[in-house]
Amino acid sequence: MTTSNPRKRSTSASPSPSPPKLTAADLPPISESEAKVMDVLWQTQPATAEQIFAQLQSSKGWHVSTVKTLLGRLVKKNAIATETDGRRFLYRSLLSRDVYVSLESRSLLDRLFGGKVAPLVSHFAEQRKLSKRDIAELRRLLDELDHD
Amino acid sequence: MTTSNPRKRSTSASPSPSPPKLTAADLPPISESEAKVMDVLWQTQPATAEQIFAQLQSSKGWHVSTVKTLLGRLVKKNAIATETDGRRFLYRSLLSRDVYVSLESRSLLDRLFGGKVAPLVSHFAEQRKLSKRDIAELRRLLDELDHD
DNA sequence: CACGTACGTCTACATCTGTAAACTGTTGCG
DNA sequence: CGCAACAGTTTACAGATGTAGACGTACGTG
Repeated sequence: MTTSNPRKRSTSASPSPSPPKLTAADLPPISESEAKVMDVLWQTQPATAEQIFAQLQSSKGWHVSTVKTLLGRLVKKNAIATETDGRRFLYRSLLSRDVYVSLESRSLLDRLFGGKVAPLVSHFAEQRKLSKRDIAELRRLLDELDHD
Repeated sequence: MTTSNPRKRSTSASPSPSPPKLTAADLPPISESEAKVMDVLWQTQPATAEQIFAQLQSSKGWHVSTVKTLLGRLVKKNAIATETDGRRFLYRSLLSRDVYVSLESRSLLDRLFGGKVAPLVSHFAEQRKLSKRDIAELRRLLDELDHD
């Protein structure tokens, strides 16, 4: 590694007093499959592996083991936490969907649109992926923003 | 594979007569590093490995071999093609940046915003990632769209 | 109290990614 | 004409990912 390197791990201890629900900005990347698990969790906050499995079983056809592995990896990545509920675990997300979405969106924006939102929207416009309702919605949004 | 499975490979021979510049919609996924190579290519269409390397060397600090490997993989993935230029190769992209951007954007949109653009923009708005210029730009865009 | 059962963990394994060294064939130069 | 330089191809290898079976352990039950 000579010059620059993305996805670096900042091992330095941040002296800031933020111990609670880590809003982590650079935690290990969540893979796509893992994200699917997070999706379930985000919908049904504390959930048992069984419940999560049920969801993914029907939507993705995954085996129980698969789900458990993913849960394990997510725990290791600090994206979710477990609280004991008798004999089983209750999984709860530490990484909020909002933060995740932000990270992913920001990443795409930076990688493909020079970090600017307008070009992104422009792109969708060119692709004719914007319906009239989309346009109306967007205009409403912009108006709202002006009121701030 | 029981139920659904994204990213499937359509090995079936398509009887359609589209041999030129494949606008391929489901070619093997391009990795992030590979995308960096594509970036260079998209800027400087036909380029030698040496030229590409030069770019990536300064921006990413990669070794020549690394770049060559990436080029090789991209060729294998049919994302780029080579045309012989004397002793060396000239690499040219088959996958256009536009198509790539579309695929990536669409993917994000579907994965995180239910396929709707408005929520995406809304998200950026909430994150206060929209500058006044962004907003103005967007409004201009919307106006343009109305004129169609 | 022995056991099956339920649930989490460990192990497995093929493929993909990031990175790069080793190898090979070709060609220009001395 | 032989060899160094060059450019593409192979091989390498660790870590991530997708997927899942094997294993270990605690617990309720007969």
